[in-house]
Amino acid sequence: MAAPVRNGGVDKRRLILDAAVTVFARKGFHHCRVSDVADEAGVAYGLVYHYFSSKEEILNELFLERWQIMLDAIAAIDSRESLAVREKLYEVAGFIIDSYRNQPDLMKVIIVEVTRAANSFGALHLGKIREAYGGIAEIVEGGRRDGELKETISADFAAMCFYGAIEQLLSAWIFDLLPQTEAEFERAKGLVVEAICDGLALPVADEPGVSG
Amino acid sequence: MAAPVRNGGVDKRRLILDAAVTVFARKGFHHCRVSDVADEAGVAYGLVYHYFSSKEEILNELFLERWQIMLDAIAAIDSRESLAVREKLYEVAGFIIDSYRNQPDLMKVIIVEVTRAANSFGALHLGKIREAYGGIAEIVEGGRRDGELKETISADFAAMCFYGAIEQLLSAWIFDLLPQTEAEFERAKGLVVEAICDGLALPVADEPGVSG
DNA sequence: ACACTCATTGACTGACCAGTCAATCTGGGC
DNA sequence: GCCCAGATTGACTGGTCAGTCAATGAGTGT
Repeated sequence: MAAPVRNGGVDKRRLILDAAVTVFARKGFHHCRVSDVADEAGVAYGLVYHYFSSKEEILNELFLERWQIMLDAIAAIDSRESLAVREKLYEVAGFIIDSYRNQPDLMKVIIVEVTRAANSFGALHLGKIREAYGGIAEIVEGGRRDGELKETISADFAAMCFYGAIEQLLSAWIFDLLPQTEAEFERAKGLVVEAICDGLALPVADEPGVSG
Repeated sequence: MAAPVRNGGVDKRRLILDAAVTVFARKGFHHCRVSDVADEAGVAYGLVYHYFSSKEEILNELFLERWQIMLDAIAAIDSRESLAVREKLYEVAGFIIDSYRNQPDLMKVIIVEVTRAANSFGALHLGKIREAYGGIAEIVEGGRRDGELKETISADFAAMCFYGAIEQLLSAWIFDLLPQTEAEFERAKGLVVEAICDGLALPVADEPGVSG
């Protein structure tokens, strides 16, 4: 169970996982060879198969490891009863955006190779992805119970819109369609929540605010 | 230019494209062989290379063909000046959703293999995808000019949320996370517009509606 | 110092498959 | 009937690469 660190304190398995992130992010999962990963890790080809049964298992591992952290985070956020729905959603958006900020390569791999390619792989991933939907839907559901959100849009549908907006945001960063600065990251957290909670329409005002 | 229909009125090129849609949708672009496409089309292996220079060119063709139709549709919708923003957005959502309803395999291939995998391929696709963003942003921009939408969220960001919600919706159908019935398709058109325009939050009421 | 276990190595194999090409067919023009 | 252009065929090739494996190294217990 514990990492088999016989070497000078170096966990080769971890080394391989990290190298895989770099290589998968750079060349794409399908367009890189296992030898690329081994080279990047500074490790012999065969060692990759000592720790993993296949190339795909490396990707699975990366995904499951990180995704579980996110699922736990979402659950933890939902359980903080002092938070209003908007605040919970802000925390979720913030967590995901910060994940990208701190580990852009890893998130790129997860989004591009797993989340956005869920057909290629087994139901394993789809189930996990569905769990994320579900976690967000729970938060929305709570907001409806507390009378903070309206009932015309189902929690599932709302969760889908929210998650979709965030995934699109990350994709736009990944594909360099949007600028990636610290300020943009922070601003995006608030914007995505505002867009989803309040919408794009102008609030109806009593006085038609036309001046000068 | 014109289809070279020497055969008994059968355009083999079209036949191959249609077969590719079926096969790509069923097994995924990366997991199918060119021979699968040829077999599905009832055509010899080599003929595929008579009409297309590579497997990837088939995918390009499918994408560009369909995507251009959508770009044109978005532009056409935007130019209908009698429509309010919400109506324009409804039309756009409707167009995309109907595309999926009428040609689910083709849309699945485009979304899963191209749109959601834009890294693997050239800037060609990214440019086209960006154009779609831009078209929607134009519509939003118009809405802001007419005082129908607020200014706190940029048109680009708004377009991203809108497009993201729709793509997530299609993905959910594609991966069977949501039921696919005629009624659901119709309902989704309105819901996605409501979610994006009005948001999830309850409209603020003067009386704090606490009863019971 | 010996034996045992597990880590590590990298050359090799077997399968797969995109793309080629020379041969054959087909139908129209003359 | 003959010729040509383009359509059609499918066996073959060349390269790629995931995964195997037999050999070697390195740490640990006795």
